[in-house]
Amino acid sequence: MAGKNLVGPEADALDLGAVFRALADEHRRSVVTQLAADRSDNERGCNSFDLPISKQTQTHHFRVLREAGLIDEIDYGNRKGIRLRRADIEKRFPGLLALLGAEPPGGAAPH
Amino acid sequence: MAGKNLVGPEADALDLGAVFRALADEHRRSVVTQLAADRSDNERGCNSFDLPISKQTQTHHFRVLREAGLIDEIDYGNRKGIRLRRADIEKRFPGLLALLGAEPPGGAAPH
DNA sequence: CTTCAGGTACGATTCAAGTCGTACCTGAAG
DNA sequence: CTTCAGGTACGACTTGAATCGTACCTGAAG
Repeated sequence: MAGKNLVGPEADALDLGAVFRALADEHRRSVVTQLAADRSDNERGCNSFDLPISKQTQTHHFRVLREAGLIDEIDYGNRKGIRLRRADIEKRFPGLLALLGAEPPGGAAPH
Repeated sequence: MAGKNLVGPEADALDLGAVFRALADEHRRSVVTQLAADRSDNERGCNSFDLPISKQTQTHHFRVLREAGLIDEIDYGNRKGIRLRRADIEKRFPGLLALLGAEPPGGAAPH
């Protein structure tokens, strides 16, 4: 069966503040960067991101990303799919996703 | 006399996380948006932004923007100048400043 | 010198966010 | 049915960020 698509904001309602807030966290930015790097935009399982945090925290981060309008979460009951809302993001904030690749791997300077 | 330029990070050391964190705050985003809207990039006094917050909090926000590498602060002792680091930002994160104008005045949807 | 406005330093407060522990739900496989 | 892994709900803890109050510094104008 298809799975229910948990709802986020409409494309026109994307808020730049919420988007920046979502992308300010390193773990969430890592997720979006990985999603943006795959131009085929395949749905991915949420275990495919190798996040060094607990399940509950991952649930939290994916929810923030969805509520910011950056991803769709597809609920299969005991499993969840993640898909980047590339078209909506590019329509509202063209060039934003390209910025995520501009960061050197491992961050800029050691803090 | 010239005034001392309070130091921020080098252009190559701009950190995307710090930039997103800086722009996540509505007051700081307002400052950068106003600066980005003026293509002449004139130095501005820090009272010219009409921020509805106290002096101390303004000092805090300008410091965050400077440490993120988004602005220069020029110290005249009892007065301070603000200048957008447009060239550095565009070099490192091309298109970022253009995104700030993409938000409808007053925010997207009433929360 | 004194006065005064612009700005900073430091501390306190308040609130949001990231994290995890415990318990529970969901669907698939035995 | 039971078992089990993936995921969520709720609460608690902790840290960081935004804000302001008080006090102090800086330079210009009397």
